[in-house]
Amino acid sequence: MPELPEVETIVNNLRLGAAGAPALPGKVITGAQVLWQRTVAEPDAPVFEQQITGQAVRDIHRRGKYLVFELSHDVLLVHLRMSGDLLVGSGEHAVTAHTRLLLRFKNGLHLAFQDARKFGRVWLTCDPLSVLGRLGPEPFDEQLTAELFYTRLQGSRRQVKPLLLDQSFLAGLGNIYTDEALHLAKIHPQANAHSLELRQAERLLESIRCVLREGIRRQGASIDWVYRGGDFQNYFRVYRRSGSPCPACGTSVVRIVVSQRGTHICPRCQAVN
DNA sequence: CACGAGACCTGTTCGC
DNA sequence: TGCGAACAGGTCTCGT
Repeated sequence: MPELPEVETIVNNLRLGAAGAPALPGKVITGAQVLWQRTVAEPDAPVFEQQITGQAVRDIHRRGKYLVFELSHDVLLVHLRMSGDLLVGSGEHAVTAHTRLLLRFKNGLHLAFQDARKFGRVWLTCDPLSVLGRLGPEPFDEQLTAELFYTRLQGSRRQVKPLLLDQSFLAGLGNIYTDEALHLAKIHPQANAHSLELRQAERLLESIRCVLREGIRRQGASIDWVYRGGDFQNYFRVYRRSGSPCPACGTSVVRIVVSQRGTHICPRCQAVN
């Protein structure tokens, strides 16, 4: 479920503390409990529980859609996939119906990995690149110039939407922000990547950065039954707005399917090439 | 190489 | 009201 802005928001809250919860950096993990074995991709759950206990959280940051916890000896990587969330709490009732992993700290403080659909995964490793190594550039990386982005688009024969969703092409976009960015750039999701001109590539990169910045500023989107405070869902241009008017031209937004993902476009602004 | 289908999972919403 | 189908913010693997 979460894309770059939602992950960024969660990281910021865990790093700095939010809503009465303390910041995690500096705290020592006093115990761990794996409630759904497959949530832990590596190592085996019993080893994970034993190995993470006693390690302090040094810092937390984001790479693509991964949360990266720098611990005393290892790195904890968390990918929330479709329905995952990380919640800090204290006292009783730490484990609920959807808790898949629980990390305990002193004084009853805990970090719960909640994940209704069980797609989320965590890794405890001393070699984070073994997991993160294939990720493409960060969208806000200054090294990623419009010219370079254009060249990378030229290098693919794929449709532009599935290419943007490919984390090895660009790290962090998901279904929402891809639809929003393509609409803002006025590019059809099924346009061939290599057919885009330099000006379109420039506009697409700008649009990607624009919608991601907007998402971060609004603390992400909260849709379906997952709510974490963000309100970007109230500002979607096209995502899940079929039948509503395009904010740019008033034409009805249409839902199509592109590489098996629901896709929302304005048929007028995003004409097929 | 690129694409489609299926798998992994559970919960909500939609249509009859 | 009830029930099955469709759908959901992601990614991996397999077959063509």
